Amino acid sequence: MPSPLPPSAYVVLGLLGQRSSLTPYQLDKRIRESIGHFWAFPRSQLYAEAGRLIRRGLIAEQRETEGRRRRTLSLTDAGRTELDRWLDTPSASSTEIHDEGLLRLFFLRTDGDCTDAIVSLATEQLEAHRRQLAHYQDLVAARGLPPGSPQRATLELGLRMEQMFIAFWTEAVASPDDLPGRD
Amino acid sequence: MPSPLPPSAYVVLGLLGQRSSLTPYQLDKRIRESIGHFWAFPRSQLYAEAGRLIRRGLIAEQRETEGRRRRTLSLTDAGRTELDRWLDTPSASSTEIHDEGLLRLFFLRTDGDCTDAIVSLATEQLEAHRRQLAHYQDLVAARGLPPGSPQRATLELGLRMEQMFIAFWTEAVASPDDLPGRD
DNA sequence: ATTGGATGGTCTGAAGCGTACCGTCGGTCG
DNA sequence: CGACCGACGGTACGCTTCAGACCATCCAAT
Repeated sequence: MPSPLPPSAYVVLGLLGQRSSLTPYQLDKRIRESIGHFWAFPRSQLYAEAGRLIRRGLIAEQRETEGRRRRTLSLTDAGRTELDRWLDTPSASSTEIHDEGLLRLFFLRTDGDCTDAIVSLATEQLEAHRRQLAHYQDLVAARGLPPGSPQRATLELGLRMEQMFIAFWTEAVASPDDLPGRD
Repeated sequence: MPSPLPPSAYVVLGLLGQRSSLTPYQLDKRIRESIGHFWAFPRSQLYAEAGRLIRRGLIAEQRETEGRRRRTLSLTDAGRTELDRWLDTPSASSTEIHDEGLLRLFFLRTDGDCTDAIVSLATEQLEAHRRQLAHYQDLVAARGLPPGSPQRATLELGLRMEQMFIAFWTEAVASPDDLPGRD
């Protein structure tokens, strides 16, 4: 392991670990339908990451020469080793939560009456998070994700996250002069 | 508003909106002690962002010519306008949650017994989140953040976030064969 | 036969981010 | 007093991240 790999590298390795061989396009699709909900990995990045991993010898590429010139990726032994190593190495970095609504709340002027502003922010955020919650619920219902699978659990965390945001903003709407956090 | 500004731009504008004039260094300090807990804005980025905002005419810089050559930043009228506009524009982007532990969970092989792996991941994550929770609690206690202020509310969301993660990983430790999400 | 959508890939420019590095200032301790 | 140390204040560089536009292929339905 030359230098610690960025998260997107492990996304590629991880997905290849699940099904032996995939094209970057398929990686993209799978990601958009799963972890992509909380952590965006743009398509172009996957192609770039694949290139880097090939150079490091962690994945192998088999490429069509004609037609669509598909790149089919698969783990090498070194890649499998690195993936396994990562999977049971305690993570160094802490959780990042990027939420623009939260940022706006933080910067709302506290002096005088920003009450209206807080109520309208909270109302808007509430609606957005309710929509997202409904979307996750649809996903759970639509796909036959086996209960207890990591994939299902990940989605479950998304559900909880949304429920938490909803609770937070609900309290903010209810008592804008006394925002969540009395104690 | 030429093109939509990135979040870091609003962080700079927002902080300057709170106290009329600050150096990038002071921005950095304030951020590290508040929103920096969930959303890292590295120091170098603040200097870069300040440069961009000056070029756009949203902030003004007054610079010492000798000694430490401090850059003192303040909002221009255009900057104040842009900040106010942003503060009551519904946010377009959705919440991003970057958590390496979650990523690892997602990629744990579901076949056979990954039970041990899940338990050790969950245990490790539990400890990390408990530590972070304790840290937030210290902050609330230490600082005299007025209850009901947006700053306090933001920290409160951090507390809830950690509590939610703790609940999630606790369940994972308790029943690794049946991860959170039975229903 | 055309057209349009799903598939598959590339490129570019800007922003994000870590980290190492360099200078200045104010104290304090020998 | 003066050397030093830690807080201040800023810069530079290199990589990663990311959005978006762009291009080409295949297939199926009209």
